[in-house]
Amino acid sequence: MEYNFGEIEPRWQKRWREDGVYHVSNHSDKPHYYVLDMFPYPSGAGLHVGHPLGYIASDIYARYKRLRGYNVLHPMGYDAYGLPAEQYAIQTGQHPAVTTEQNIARYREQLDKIGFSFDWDREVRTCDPRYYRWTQWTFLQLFKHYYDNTLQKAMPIAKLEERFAQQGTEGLDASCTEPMCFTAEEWRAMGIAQQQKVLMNYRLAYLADIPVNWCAELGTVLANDEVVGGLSVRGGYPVERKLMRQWSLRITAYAQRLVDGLEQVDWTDSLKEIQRNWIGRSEGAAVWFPLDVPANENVLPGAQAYMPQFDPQPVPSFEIFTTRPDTIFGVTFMVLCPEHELIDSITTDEQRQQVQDYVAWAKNRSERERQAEVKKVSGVFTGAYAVNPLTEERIPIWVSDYVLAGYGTGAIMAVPAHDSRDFAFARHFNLPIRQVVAMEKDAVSDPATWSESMDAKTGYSVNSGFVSGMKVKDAMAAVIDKIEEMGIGHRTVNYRLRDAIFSRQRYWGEPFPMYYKQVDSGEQVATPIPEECLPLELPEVSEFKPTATGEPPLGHAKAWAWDEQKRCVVDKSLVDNKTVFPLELSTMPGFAGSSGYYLRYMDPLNDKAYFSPEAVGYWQNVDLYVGGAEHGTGHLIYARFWNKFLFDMGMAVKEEPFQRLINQGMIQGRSNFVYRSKKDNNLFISKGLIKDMAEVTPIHVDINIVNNDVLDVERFRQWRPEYAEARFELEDGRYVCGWEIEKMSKSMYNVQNPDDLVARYGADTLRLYEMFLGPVEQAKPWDTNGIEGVSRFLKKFWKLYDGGVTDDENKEGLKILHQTIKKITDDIERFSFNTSVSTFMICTNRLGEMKCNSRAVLEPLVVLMAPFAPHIAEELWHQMGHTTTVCDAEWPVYDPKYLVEDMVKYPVQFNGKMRFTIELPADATQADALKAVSEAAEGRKWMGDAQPKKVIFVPKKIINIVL
RNA sequence: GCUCUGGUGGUGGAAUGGUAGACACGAGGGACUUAAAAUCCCUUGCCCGCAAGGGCGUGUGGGUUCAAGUCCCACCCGGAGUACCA
Repeated sequence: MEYNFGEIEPRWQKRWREDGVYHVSNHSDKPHYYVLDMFPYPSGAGLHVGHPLGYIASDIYARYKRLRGYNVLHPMGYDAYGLPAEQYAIQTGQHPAVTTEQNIARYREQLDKIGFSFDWDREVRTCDPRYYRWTQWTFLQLFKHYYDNTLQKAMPIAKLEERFAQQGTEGLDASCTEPMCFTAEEWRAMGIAQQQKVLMNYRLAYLADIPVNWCAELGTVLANDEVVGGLSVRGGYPVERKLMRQWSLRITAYAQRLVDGLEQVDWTDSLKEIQRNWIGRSEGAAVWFPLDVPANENVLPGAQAYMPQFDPQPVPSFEIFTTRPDTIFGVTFMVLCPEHELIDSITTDEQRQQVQDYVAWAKNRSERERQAEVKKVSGVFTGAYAVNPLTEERIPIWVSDYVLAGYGTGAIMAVPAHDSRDFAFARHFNLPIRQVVAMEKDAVSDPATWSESMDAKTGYSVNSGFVSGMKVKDAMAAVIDKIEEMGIGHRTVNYRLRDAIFSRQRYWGEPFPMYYKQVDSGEQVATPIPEECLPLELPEVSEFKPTATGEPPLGHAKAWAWDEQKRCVVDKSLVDNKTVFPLELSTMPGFAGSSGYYLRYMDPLNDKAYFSPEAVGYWQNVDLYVGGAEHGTGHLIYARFWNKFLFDMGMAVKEEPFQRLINQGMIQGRSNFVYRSKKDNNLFISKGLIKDMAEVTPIHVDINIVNNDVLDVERFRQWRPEYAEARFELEDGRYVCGWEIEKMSKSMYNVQNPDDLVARYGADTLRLYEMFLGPVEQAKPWDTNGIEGVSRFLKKFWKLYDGGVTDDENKEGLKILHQTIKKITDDIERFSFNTSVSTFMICTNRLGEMKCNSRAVLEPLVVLMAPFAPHIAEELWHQMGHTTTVCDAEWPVYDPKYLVEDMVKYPVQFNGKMRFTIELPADATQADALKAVSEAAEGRKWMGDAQPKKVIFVPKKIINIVL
């Protein structure tokens, strides 16, 4: 019988679905294992061959774990909220829910054809109210909690209120936006609105004014990459930097735990490194520099905020952050960021105009421009001076935008000799440069002769008072100790990580379950709707664009106000600010829904809770997560934060959500080209015949009409009617195309759709081929040139079973089988699926050669194949007389008795060769080695008549024998 | 700039420090066939040689080792992340 995948595959897919073969229960005596894929955004283009790569790998692993006796959770769903559907809606008026539904249906159809073992009963969609109810719920919990740095834990905001009422901010160490200081009496004296404002400063989800790129013409906030030269990329409208009220998540509160948690997870070093860099922890010191102002002038706006709390002496000063406290003797100037609030009060009258001009200029510069002109040095002197607390020198204070407002305190001590940016600034403005670190204690030179600064944290301190001669590391510690002793600073840690802006002026996202309640003072207070009223469903709107007044699209919704008494959404016209209030108009960003979806899969139908304690108690966390590394600084940070918060709440049972993580590499496109002669527009020259590339124009050609780089000329004529009459200069009767690796995209005609390949070769071939392409983690171009080989292999594999199986003994076959079991098992654990496929090919060829049809060999082999090629395995399993599914078979166990035993220490290489090592005494000779080999050979029946082909003898008691 | 990755035939890629190039594609030759497709067999890193055989080979240069694609040092090239983060 022929191997007819077209008949076998749909038949088994149907059976599996009808019998619920992949349904997973939360109750089992078996050990649990959770294999998760990053769920896709269902785009209009459908799946291309890059998407299933990771899904196939994880499916193999999930099936393997199941065969090894685990209860495996392997779910799938859709990240269904997102921009493309909304943009499509703006253009066509088609509701995003409709497009999303269609795209999901298409994705599902494509996924089903590949034969995955997903439990579709657990599907989640982020746009489903039954799901986003819990996204909103989590947001409310974030709103209702603050982060206690002493306990290193999120705590209910009610505890904070209690504390304020009893002792004010006394002894409080909590994450906040602005440091605050007040007494219990002051707290009690505040009005409701004022108290809420204070609490907002501590909440983990908070509303704050944040600078954004605002484009009035487009009526929306733009990301930095959507703005060039102060104009919007689309339309070229002016963009301004504007402070806007935005919801943010205080993810920075978790910065240290996000760093620490990386120690506990089994991720690649490179991904951990990406996260560490993103969080950007740096240790250093905060130091207060006093201002050099007349003694009586101690009231300076801006300066007060920087007074050391523990220093009663009323000297106006400001705080800087440095990672190099050891270089404090080399400070020759100070720099404030243009946004610094001290600038106004310290600038001298002579400098005032210049400073104001500079600040205004810097303010109007877009983030983009600023980043593009990093090399250009700019700045201005304020006329004011600070005092170096250790040397008591007067130091000029400058303003420059190379100091960023968002990092540290927005002020630095500049040490031009040992910081390249300070160095460039000093050179540009002719400021002094003083060496305070040298590679050797006496290696001091004139910095005027330097071409660059010495930034390395190695060597010795020089010209540095009491730390001179110390190693840099010791000097750092000594300076910090001194500063702490003097009460003018302390050790501290800074992070590069910023809080996550959580508002989007978009329609197609989760609505915030918040309304704006007017209090007696007339101020609006952000107020959560009651938890039991969730979900707050996304309202219908007349238009998906922003409103004429610049409100987000939800401004078009009629029914979008909250009635406190009826506890429901009512028409906007009923807003009276007494019992009916306006609802929030922004929606949540894409990462909101994807931050906790893995937990919902554990208990997807629960309508009482996000997930039950029993479900999470059973599954714990994700054992294996497969997805792209491009999410390293986005989703994977947010999800870890989300999980840690739920852990603090006592809901998640593991602090880290994803124990092991595999990054599948991107599949790039492989474009094909034809070459048109520049002299003759109707002449195409085969690649090998081109003498000079300058004579031809390469033109993209659809990869679907090219086979192994050979062009199907007839189909080309049909595809491009304008070339119907074109002539082709052929080599060996064929037109050979050129190729190049590019992004997979429609415009380059290099998109490969998996359905076409499934129709042509079958799902099992596609699965094996995607694995055979190369290591899962590696980025690689898609290329169908080798798929024939895999297809041929499956036909041969089928043929092994074609005559039926017998109960014959086959010692040689068992040997091959057990080699295969060992290799495949090792490969799967290492996620090395490309070598697994090779192993199957070798095994099949060898069993085919010996015409092995022994059941004892062929039956376990089918089980080995089941994770990789489930359809053909299932079919053969049943043909061998089984009535249960191969998914519930038992993974065969490697038995070394069929290979090498006792004194012989393997590895055995499975290439039709064997190599093993025999240990000999240290003083053994070549003759001893040969003797040992023949003894070993004699004692081994499994060696048969084989004689060693080559014996490599080396001193030190080891010989290698090659058979 | 910094961090992380990788560099092996015509191609994709194999090699717990132990025969480098498994397996597959492509290419060349052959069998079967009226013919083609399909299938099967042989050859295929480079150089010298009719051959047996010999020499050279994992980006470059050093080193450790009986033995290095693999470990160490320096450099060159590609890919990714990040970027006035003090």
